[in-house]
Amino acid sequence: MSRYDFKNTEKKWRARWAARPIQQNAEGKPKYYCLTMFPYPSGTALHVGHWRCYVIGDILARHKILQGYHVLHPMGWDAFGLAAENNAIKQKKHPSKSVTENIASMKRQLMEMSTVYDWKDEINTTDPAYYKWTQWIFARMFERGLAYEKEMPLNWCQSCKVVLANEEAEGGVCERCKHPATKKNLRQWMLKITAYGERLLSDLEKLSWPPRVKKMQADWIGKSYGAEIDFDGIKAFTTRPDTLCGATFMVLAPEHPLVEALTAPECKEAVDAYVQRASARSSVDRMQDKEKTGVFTGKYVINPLTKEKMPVWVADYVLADYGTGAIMCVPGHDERDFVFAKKFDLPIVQVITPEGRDALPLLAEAYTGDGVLVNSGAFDGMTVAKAKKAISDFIEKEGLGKATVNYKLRDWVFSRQRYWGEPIPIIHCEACGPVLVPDSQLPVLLPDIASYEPTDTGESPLAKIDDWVNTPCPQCGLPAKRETNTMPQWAGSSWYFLRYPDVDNPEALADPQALAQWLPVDHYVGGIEHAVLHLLYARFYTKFLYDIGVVAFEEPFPALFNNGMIYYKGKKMSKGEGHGVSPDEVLPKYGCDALRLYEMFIAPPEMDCEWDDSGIEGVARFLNKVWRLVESARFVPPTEELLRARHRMIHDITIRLDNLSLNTVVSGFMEHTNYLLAMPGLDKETLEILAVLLSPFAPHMAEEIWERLGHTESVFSQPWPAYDPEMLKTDTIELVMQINGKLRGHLQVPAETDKDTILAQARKALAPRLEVAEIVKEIYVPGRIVNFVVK
RNA sequence: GCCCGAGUGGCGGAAUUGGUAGACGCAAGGGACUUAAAAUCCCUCGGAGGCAACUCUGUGCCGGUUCGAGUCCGGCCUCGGGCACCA
Repeated sequence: MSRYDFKNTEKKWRARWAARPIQQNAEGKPKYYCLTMFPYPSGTALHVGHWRCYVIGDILARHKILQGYHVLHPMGWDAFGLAAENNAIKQKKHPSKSVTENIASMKRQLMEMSTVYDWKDEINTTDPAYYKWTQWIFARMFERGLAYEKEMPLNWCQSCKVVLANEEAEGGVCERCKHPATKKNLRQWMLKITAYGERLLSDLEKLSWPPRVKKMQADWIGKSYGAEIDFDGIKAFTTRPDTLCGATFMVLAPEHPLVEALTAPECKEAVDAYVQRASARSSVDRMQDKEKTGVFTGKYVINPLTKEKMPVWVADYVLADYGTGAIMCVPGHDERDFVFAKKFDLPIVQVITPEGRDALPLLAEAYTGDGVLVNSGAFDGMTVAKAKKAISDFIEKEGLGKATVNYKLRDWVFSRQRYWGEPIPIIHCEACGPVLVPDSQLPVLLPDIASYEPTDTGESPLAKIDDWVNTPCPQCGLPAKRETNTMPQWAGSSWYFLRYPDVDNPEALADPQALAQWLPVDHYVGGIEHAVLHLLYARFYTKFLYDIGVVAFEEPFPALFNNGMIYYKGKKMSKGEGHGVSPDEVLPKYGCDALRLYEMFIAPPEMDCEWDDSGIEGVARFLNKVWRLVESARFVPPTEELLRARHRMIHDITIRLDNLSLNTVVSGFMEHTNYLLAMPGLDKETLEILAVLLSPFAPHMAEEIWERLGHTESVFSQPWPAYDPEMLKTDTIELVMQINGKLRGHLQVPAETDKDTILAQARKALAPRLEVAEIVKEIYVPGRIVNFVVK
C-alpha cells in the first residue's frame, strides 16, 4: 500500500486550480464577502502565526462556496508606512524596491497555502491607481472641515523621527519601537475623528464582534458624563458635580492658555519655570512620576456654592487635552487631589459620607464610594446620584455651567514626516492658504528620490525636492508649495475593503453597483492587535463615506473574528529573520494540507497558543489514514450502520464548523475516520461525503479522493452535505445509573422505553446496593441518567 | 490601582452548557512485524489500593446551592491581556 504522496498531489491540484478556479458559474448566487486582514510587507516572510489567520479565512470561504454562495475572498498588500520604510532603510534598499521584493516573497508563500484568493483582485496600497482614492477621500474630508491643520505639542518618537497618533503612542511609548515619546511642537494635519465619537461608540452595539474588542474601542472613545462649571472665567469639567461643595482649589494643566495671563506677578518666575520644565519632559516621565508636583499661581477663584476662596495651581497631573484642561479639586473624594492637597497643605472638606453614617471620623484617604451629601447646604442628605443631577441643574439655572459629556478620543494626527506614504494632496499658497489639489490632478505622485531617510527636524525628506515642492497655486496661480508630509500607515487600510470588488476602476474608488453587490464585509478575520487602530479608523472612514453618499452602510465589518496568536518558545513570533517557524520549513516535510489542519488543530482558533514542532505528526498520520481508508476500501452497498455513521459525521462536522470550533472539527474528522477504518466494508457515497466535508480543510487531498472515486469535476462543485436528524437517533440508548449522584453502572435500553420500565430495570440492576438503603427520590433525565437518592 | 479573560493528565486540548471528567492528538513505556531501520498495527498511560470484575480520590484553593458542579453563587490565589493621573 502506498503512502499518500502529498508533494505531487498538491502540485497537481495547485496547477489545476490555477487553470480552472474552483468557483464556476457563481453569478446570481447570494454573495459572501469573506475578508482576511491583508499583510504588511515589512519583512520578507510570513511565519506559521500569520498562516493561522489566513487558513481560518480560507476555510470559511471554501465552506461558503460549497454552501452555494458567490464568494469574494481577496488579498492585497498594505505596503506604505513606517515599518516598511524602516525595513528598507535597514536593508539599505529603496522602499519601493524592498516592498516589491517582500511582496513577491510573501505572495509565493500565500500561493503555497492554496488559499482561494483570486489574484485578479489584488490590491497594493502603494499603487498610484489605488492611492489616488486615498487622496480623494482626504480631499473630501478637507472640503468638509474634517481634515485641518493645527500646530500643537505632539507625541514625537526620536527613534522613528516621526509624530505618533494617540493610538500609536499608547502608554506614552512608540507603538512600533517602544521608544518613549516626547512632546514636540509641530504643525500637523488632523482628522476630526472626534466628530464621530458618539456614533463610533453607539454603533458598537450593532456589531457581532468579540466583546473584548468592543470594550477596548468603547474604553478608547471613553465617554463620560458630567458638568462643565465656570469658576470666575476658568471652566472645569467634572464627572462629580455632586462634590462641588468639597472643591477647595483648582488646578490647570501647564499648557493651559490662561496660565500666563492669570499668574500673579510675584509668582510668575516660579510658574514659568514649572511650565517650562513640564513641557520638556516626556509623557512617560510625567506618568511614571508617583510624586505630585505643582506651583501656586497667586490667583484665587470663588466656589459658586460655598463662596469660599479657591487657590488656583498649575500641575502636570492635569492633562491639557482632556476636558477643559482645568479641574476643580475635591481632595476629600478624589485620590489624586487628596495626595496633592496633603503635599501642599490645602484644605480637605468631606461632602460625601457612606449612607447611615454621619461622617467619616477622619479622612485618612479620599472617600470615592457612594453615599449621601454632607456639608453641602441645601443638598445635604441627597444621594450621590441625585445630587449629581440636582447640582448640575442648579449650576445651569444660575448660568454657571452646564451638564455635558466628554470623550477621551482625540483627533487623529494624520501627517508623518516620512517619505514612504501617500502625499497629502494640498498646496500651500501665501495668498490662499492651504488649497486642495484639484481632483483632476490626482494622484499626487510620490516622487522617486534617492535620499529618503528621515530628518531630525520634523521636516519630511520630500521638503528637499525643490522641483516637486514648488508648484503654482491651483486657485490663484501664484508660486506655492506642496505639502511635504505624507499620510500615516493606516490611511490605505482604512478603506481597502471597498476597493476589492472593483480594483481597476479609474473613475471612482469603486463602482456604486459593485459596492452595493458586495459590501459590507460578511466576515472579517484578523488579529487582536488592530482592536483600536485599524478597526477604529476603518469604521470612521466608512461612516464618513456614508455621510457623503459613497456607501450605503455605516459599519464595514458587521462580523469580526479575532484569531489568537501563536507563540514559539514562550515568545511572540516575529517577521523576518527573528523568531518563529516558517511554513517554508514545514511544507517540504508535511505538505500544505497537513499544515492547514495542524494550524486548526493546535488550539481553539480564537485562543493564543504555543507552536509544538511534533504536534503536526498527528495530523500527518491522520491524512495518511484517510488515504488508506480510500485506497483500501472494499465497497459494499450502504448498510444501516454505515448510513448512520455517515449522517453522524455530517452532523458533527457541520455543527462544529458553524460554531467556528475548528479544532474540534479536526478531531471530529479523526474520530469518524477511525470509526470507518474499523468497518469491514464501506459504501462509496460515504467516502464521497468525507471528501466534500474535508475539502475546506485539506483541499488537495479532498480533490484527489474525489477524482479517485471517479469524478472529473472539482469537489468544490458539490453542495455541502445535509444530514437527516432521524438518522442520528439510535435503536438503543445507554443510560448512566447513579446512586446519590455517584456512577454505579450503565443501562442499555431500546430508545423508546418509557420511564417506569427504565426505573424498574435500574432498580433491578442496582438491587444489591438499593436493598440495604431507603430510596428517597428517583431522578430520571431522558436519554441521560437515572439517579436514586437514598438514605 | 481599575477593567476583562483563563486555570482540567507529562503536554495541546475535549466535555452536548448542570448529567459517565480526560474525546481527539502529542510525548512516554511495552509488544507485534522486520536481518535492521523507517512506516504501520496492538496494549498501557491522573493518583492510590486490589489477581480481578472493582473501590476510593481527582478539573487552582476555601465555602455554598443542588439528587448531581470542570460548568452556577460567594471569598481567595496564580497566570495572561487591556487601560493607566481622562478629573
